Amino acid sequence: MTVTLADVAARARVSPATVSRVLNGNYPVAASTRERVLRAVDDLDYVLNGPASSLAAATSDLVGILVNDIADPFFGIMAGAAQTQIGGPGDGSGRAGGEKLAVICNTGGSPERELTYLTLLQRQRAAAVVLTGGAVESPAHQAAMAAKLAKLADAGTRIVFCGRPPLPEGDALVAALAFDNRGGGRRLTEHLISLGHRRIGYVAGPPERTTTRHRLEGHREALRAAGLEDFPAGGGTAGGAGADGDRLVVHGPYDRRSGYEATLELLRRAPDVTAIVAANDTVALGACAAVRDQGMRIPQDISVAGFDDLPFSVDAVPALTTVRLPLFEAGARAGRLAMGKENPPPGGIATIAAELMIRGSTAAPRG
Amino acid sequence: MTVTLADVAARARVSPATVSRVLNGNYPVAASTRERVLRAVDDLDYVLNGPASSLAAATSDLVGILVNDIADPFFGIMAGAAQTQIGGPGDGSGRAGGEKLAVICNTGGSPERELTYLTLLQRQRAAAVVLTGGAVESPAHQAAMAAKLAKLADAGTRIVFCGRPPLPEGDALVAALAFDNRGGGRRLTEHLISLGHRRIGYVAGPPERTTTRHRLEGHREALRAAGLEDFPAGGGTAGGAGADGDRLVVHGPYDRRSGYEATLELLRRAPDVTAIVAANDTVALGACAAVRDQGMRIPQDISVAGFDDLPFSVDAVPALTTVRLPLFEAGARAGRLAMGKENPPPGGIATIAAELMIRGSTAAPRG
DNA sequence: TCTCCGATAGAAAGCGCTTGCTACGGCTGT
DNA sequence: ACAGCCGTAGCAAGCGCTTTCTATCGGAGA
Repeated sequence: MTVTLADVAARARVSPATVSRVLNGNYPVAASTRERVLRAVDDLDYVLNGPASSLAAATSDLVGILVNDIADPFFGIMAGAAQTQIGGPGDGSGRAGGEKLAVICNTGGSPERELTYLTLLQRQRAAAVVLTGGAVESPAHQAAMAAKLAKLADAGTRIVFCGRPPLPEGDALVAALAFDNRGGGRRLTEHLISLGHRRIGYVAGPPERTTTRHRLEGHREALRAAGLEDFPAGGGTAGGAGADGDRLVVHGPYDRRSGYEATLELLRRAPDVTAIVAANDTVALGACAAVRDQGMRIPQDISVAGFDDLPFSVDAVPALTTVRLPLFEAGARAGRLAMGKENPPPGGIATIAAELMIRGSTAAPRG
Repeated sequence: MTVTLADVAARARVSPATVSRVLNGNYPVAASTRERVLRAVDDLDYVLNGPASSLAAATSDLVGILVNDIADPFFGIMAGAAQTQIGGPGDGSGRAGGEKLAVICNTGGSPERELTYLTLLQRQRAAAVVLTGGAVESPAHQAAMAAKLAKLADAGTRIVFCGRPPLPEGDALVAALAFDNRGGGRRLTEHLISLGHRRIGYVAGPPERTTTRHRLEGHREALRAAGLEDFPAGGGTAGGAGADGDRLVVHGPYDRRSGYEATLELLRRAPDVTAIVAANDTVALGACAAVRDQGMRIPQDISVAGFDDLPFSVDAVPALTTVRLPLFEAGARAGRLAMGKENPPPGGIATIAAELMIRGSTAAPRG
């Protein structure tokens, strides 16, 4: 019923081995033979059996891309960019070669699903895996991830981190592209401080994520440098769990609603804040809505800033001051690394710069 | 080196067949044996070899989700929703059963890539394929798609359309969930007309896409019903190619930039337009920017409307009047259909209603 | 007590492809 | 004219799993 290699071989009057070699193109085959085989493939409308091929060759052409939330353009942009360097044709060669299947796996931010997808990918003998976005910092999960990744790595799967810090014990088994979240966060808050803001609210992401912690650390660095720390207790770098002494920081998920509610909470706790920094642009949009619903104007009454510089941020009114992350470029580079088209950065890890984008949503506080 | 079924069997002192049966759980195995096997699996950290399994069983646990542009939340939301119904655990069962690998494939809107991905999926013997978003209307491509899908279908792959009209020759081999783009477009324009607008510009998507055509047709229906058609030549339903007689319609890609530029063009062509309808919300954002850059206010000087009701639309200033499509619900339903968890709608096709969302970006034209 | 049957477990035959090794011509070198 | 090679093609042995068919064991029914 279904056409197999043997059928093609028969029609082309060659052995199956020859057909296989024509299709994989890594063995000398006479031009005339090749042509005959190719015609047979066409005539029969033959499609290679992937599982059989992967089984025999002990590798597959699957590349997995793990994302926290595919409905969020932050991940969509990176994943799409990575896929341009991996998937199907369009990357030059028509037939053989780069025909990998890039697959995007949506973990929903759940550590368990992350692990499950990794197992599924391991099961498929994936050629590479790209992990995007921040990681969860629970030691148990980190250990499980390290173990899983080590296993994948020595099964020959290439591992690339994109916008994610390398694992603590991260041996040289991965290439990592990390965003400078800390630096970006610092510069953003410095900007606000230089504008004259002294009471700055912060709507943070979920406390257990590296991204949240790094951005928040940058914010605090800037505050500290300006002598503006307002949180009493020790805390410091450690958990980043927003010790309750820190009244100007509210944690929540990376979504609009959290931005809205956290901002209301912030305004209640400290009606004198003159600026609000959001964990990312989506959260910032929610913050803007809350500020407006309270009858205040942006930026005259209160400044608002975001992070990421997603496409819609420039269209907010007023346009959002934010920190630009080169998501597309990073994703594409991660894709290339996954394909082995590009050499890993020295030391296996590269930090990607974040650029401050000053726009209309921030201004000096009312005198 | 890598652990195989046989290793597990040896350790559990049973035959490979038994291990396989325990893992697949569709054959009676004594509880004590099962437990012994499971322990061995654990001890050895065994991971099934997917390709081998798929080869032997002639099916795989891959489900493909094709999208036009994963960086666009329109697709991200649907794909993510579908994946919740398909991927990994979290859907109840811990171990066996629904452990499918949902993979998202980004076609970039290119017909060739769409076909290539389908071939790749066919090669992997995918269990199901979900196609989202509008299709390209070229007859050649339609035919190629129909042929490919037919082949997939009789290889046992389940096919689901989501937000995509069924193929012309679409036999009962697919379940289709189609958005009521025409109806939504019609109601949106009716709303504008009822507000008093008479000169309405339209920034359409790429002419060759079904989505573009349907939305535009809805728009024209409304105009016609109100006696406002302004395009001279016949045209009508056919190509939808924006016959050049139609000066109030400009086509372009579904992105912000196109919205910006097309709006400028529209304003140049017809400075007296009082409203602009965009192909979708992203385009609408660009349109808003253009309107503002021309020194006009929304909605006082000109009304703007979008389509889709993406999450950021409510946060635009003023909030965008648009047509809400239940993307998440549709995606989830498509996922369920792909998994065979839900019965296909009668006739294989269901039309999903679009709801008009009237917000601040539209108002009566200045008297 | 003997036969028959249900419940389990094992043996073994592939699934369709890749690839190391062998085989076969025709050339080149001497 | 003969040995030795290079360039090609074929053989056959798996890759790790699923599944059909068969074997075995312990009762239940007669």
